[in-house]
Amino acid sequence: MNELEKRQFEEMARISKALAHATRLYILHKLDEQEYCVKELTELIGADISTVSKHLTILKNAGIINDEKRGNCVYYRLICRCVLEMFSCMTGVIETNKSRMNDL
Amino acid sequence: MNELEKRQFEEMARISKALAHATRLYILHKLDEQEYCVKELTELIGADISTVSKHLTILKNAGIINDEKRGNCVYYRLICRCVLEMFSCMTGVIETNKSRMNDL
DNA sequence: TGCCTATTTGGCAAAATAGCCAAATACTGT
DNA sequence: ACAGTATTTGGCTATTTTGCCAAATAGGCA
Repeated sequence: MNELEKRQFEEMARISKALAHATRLYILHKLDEQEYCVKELTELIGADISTVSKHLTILKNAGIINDEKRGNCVYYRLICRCVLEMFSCMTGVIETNKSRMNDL
Repeated sequence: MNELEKRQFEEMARISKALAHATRLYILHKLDEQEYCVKELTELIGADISTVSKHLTILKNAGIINDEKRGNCVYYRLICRCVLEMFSCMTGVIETNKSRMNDL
């Protein structure tokens, strides 16, 4: 792994780390439907609002979502729906596993 | 997030957590070319062999790679190339970020 | 201004992850 | 059986991540 590769894979790891949490995947899933503010997501998730805010900050810093303040609220949105392709990739892995299980 | 959703997103998180490391992404990248044994990957990566072995175990437990013992060595292989679609997804996010940066 | 709601930040403790070393295990060839 | 190579496992410390609470910040409205 040379220096260039190292930088490239670390940059990709920044993205994949941001995705490495069930709550954050769920947030992306919801944001695919429509934008939501922190309060609304908090109710959907059922965790402390500060926890949700921190999850959102992680996704934002990874460049996956962005936010817009309107009045009292901060609304979050997907920047690029390409993240969601990863959902089908993950589902693909899971399904492959299940069918392998059945083969045993 | 109801119970079913919770289980689904936690299962996906199992996969995404396995990908959330530069070294493991690099391993997958190499395994896409050909199979490699632990020793060979260790040399490519430049870490302790026990560290590499543990990374491989994580990927294996996530159902992303499998192994085959031949003689003295254990060879690892991708189970399903669908993981690699995630590379292009991540690259997509990175590129989107870069062009957003340029727009500022 | 003062109060209310929404959000972020700081701080902390618990849990999870990473990476090394040393020891254990497994296979090869003598 | 023994020596040598490859791999995994156990144990340890250091680092990172998580999630809560409390406090700080910001906007809306009376």
